[in-house]
Amino acid sequence: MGNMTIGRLAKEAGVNIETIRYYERRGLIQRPPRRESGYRQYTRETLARLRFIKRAKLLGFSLREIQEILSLRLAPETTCSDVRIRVERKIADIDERIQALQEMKKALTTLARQCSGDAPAGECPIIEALDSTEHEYNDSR
Amino acid sequence: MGNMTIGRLAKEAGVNIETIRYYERRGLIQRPPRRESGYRQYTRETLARLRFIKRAKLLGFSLREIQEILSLRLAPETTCSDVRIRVERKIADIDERIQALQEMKKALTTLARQCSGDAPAGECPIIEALDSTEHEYNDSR
DNA sequence: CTTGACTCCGTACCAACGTACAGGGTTTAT
DNA sequence: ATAAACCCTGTACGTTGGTACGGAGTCAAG
Repeated sequence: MGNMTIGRLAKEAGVNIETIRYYERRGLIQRPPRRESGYRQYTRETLARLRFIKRAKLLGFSLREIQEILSLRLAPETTCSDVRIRVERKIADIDERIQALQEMKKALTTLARQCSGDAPAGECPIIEALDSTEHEYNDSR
Repeated sequence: MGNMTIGRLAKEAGVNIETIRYYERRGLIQRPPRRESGYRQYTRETLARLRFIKRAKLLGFSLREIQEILSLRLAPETTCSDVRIRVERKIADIDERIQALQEMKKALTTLARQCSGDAPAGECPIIEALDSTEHEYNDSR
């Protein structure tokens, strides 16, 4: 169980084989030792790392950010707060995106309310609103 | 003012020249008539369309979706509700994204709270939370 | 020993939305 | 008339996160 081929590892981690090789190329996982034949030999350490990556991705981190976080723990100088800073930055990031989406939603909702649904598309108030030169709805940014 | 070169149009619309040609390739704007020299000749109609596209993009529509909406008004059969359906679909879409982001945020906030900031990164509870879930995958094969 | 499943490498391709050349020709201002 | 500024086409590049393919070698089971 300590020794896995790439196919086994992929299955365990629930990712594609190609993804593993891609992560290797990107430096997210180390190059594993090889057999005589050239086959990659993995241990569960790599499995743990793949799961780490998967979770971090679910939390909204990009591969680059994950790479940064992973390298943080190799540097003995870094403290937990170095990590926390990144997490907080990401939270702020997410907040901004939520904000932008909420503004979009508001504008769209306003548009949708103006539309009875009966008019031919040529006179659709939605289309007319998008057409008009004035910025009557919130499109800051 | 009815006649514009591509450069002028780009300036008026606040987009890149290349973007206009790209939209032409994608079919978002029609191929304009040309001068003898081959130069594209635009009218304000195209300017209005570029502004339409810009606004729709700000509201979260993809170019493909914008293309769909634009072609809707050419079909005389379509009514306003065909347009509204798209707007409502987009609202639902945005809602989902907001939802996902809020879940991310919640998880990250929980993580950040667990972190004093003093520990070395090697013992960071954030990293540990992402990392060690060895218990989750007891070998079942 | 043969067959099928697995792995190797390198490269190309996907979506989405453009941007940036290169190597020409044209228009405009001085 | 000449130079600056503009436009043309076609193609390649950039991002992010992978996926797919081709042609070859390797491993395990029957």
